[in-house]
Amino acid sequence: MERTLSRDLASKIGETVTINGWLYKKRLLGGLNFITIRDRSGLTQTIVDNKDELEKLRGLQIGTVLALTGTVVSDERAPGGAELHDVKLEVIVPVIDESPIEIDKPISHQSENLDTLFDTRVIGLRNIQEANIFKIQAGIKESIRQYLHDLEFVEFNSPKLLPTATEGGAEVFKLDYFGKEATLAQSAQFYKQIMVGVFERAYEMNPTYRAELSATTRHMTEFIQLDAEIGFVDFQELLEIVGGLVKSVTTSIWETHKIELTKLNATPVKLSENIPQLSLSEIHELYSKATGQNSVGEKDMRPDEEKWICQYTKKNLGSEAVFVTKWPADEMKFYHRKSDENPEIAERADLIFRGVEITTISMRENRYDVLLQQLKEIAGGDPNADGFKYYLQAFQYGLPAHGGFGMGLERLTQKIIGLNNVKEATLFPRDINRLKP
RNA sequence: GGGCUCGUAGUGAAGGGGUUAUCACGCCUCCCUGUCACGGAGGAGAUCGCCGGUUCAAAUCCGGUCGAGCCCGCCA
Repeated sequence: MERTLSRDLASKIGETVTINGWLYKKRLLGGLNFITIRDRSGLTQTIVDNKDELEKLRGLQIGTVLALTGTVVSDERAPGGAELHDVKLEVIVPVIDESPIEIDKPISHQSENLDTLFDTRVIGLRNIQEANIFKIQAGIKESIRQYLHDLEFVEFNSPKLLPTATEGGAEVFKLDYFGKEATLAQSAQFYKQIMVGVFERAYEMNPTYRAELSATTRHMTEFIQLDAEIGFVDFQELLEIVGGLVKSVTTSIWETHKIELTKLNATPVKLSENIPQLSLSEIHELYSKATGQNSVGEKDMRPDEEKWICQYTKKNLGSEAVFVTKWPADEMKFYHRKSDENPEIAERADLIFRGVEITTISMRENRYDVLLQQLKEIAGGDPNADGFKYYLQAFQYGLPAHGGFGMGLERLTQKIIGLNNVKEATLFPRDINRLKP
């Protein structure tokens, strides 16, 4: 018999249908037995009153794959207003081993229990709340693509196996590549700039690898990064595009995934018409004055400061996100562009959202000779090395003023939902201690 | 990498030198016709992370080790 999905049950009152899915919950009351089955569209409650049918489930555990055939009955006592009666039950894949984790109720996300959460991930993801996190994440990706597509960005995929080259900053993973040394891409930086020469506006969303010994709630060794790059822009236009992206995504995800977000106790995102821009030194002053801590003169923001400034802008400027601008040029990467007006400042901004840095934005140095000089002076790089040579060709043969940004997908998901640890927004997290499952 | 904290049935927790290690969920058996964190009765399941020390006696105290979490540095 043709398969019916859980969500379509209420529209088939009186019909005989078959639901295929996983055994989710047994509530056996004796003469009246509720069997809940899960499929991709949700849950269906069925009533098995025939003893022989019920006996087929003896010894079978949550996760057993079933086909349940019965009559759809309208009943306001049933979740969703409809349920299956007079059920015939067929066991398709029996499961006899007890589940390592209960999945019919929310799984503990206490930080002390995250290890169990991830160890049992294969099964735990079947929990509807867990799956909702990743439905939302998929919706966020879709929304990002929609926004960028509307602005005529073209999606590409760049290689993650690279010749050795350090762009400065993050540590890279090295690996043996048929006797040569290769590295795993720590960003799509060079390729997205190269693609400006091809598409003008280009982006990718792909895994990114960082060999940093960071053990925090916001770091992983592998994560998904949105890498976007835009030609023929100036710094303010770039910030408008990023601001528009965050506003568009946080708005549309609440339109498309309101049920999932509400069940996860997420709160709608509050952003002002234009996302506020505050300079790093302004923030240091505000923070130092308000908290008594002294961060004035520091070249980066403290994690606590990132949390504080978002509370400040939410309260005073009506925005849970803020652009941090005017970063010191002596801390910049070699491909960043210095401000024309003030060479002490790099044309860079970080977007802090709900207390965590989710994006770094910068204008790139597109003048070939200046870039060569910065490569040598800042990164100590050899322009003839394979890792830089081909990147530089893009400039040698003409790149316009351009800039771009990198945005961590898991951090964005984490903050939209309100999870404590970025790993909770990651299917199978990879960090300094975890390489499985 | 530095600092702090924590390892007790499958899961989540309580206990904190003394003879049978406590509770909840899950699992097994039975009862139950409107459950939806169903309810009730009974049962199985833990050499208290591992190694060593102190002690008449260690899950408990001490040392080491392994594992985990949080914070910092760094970043998405």
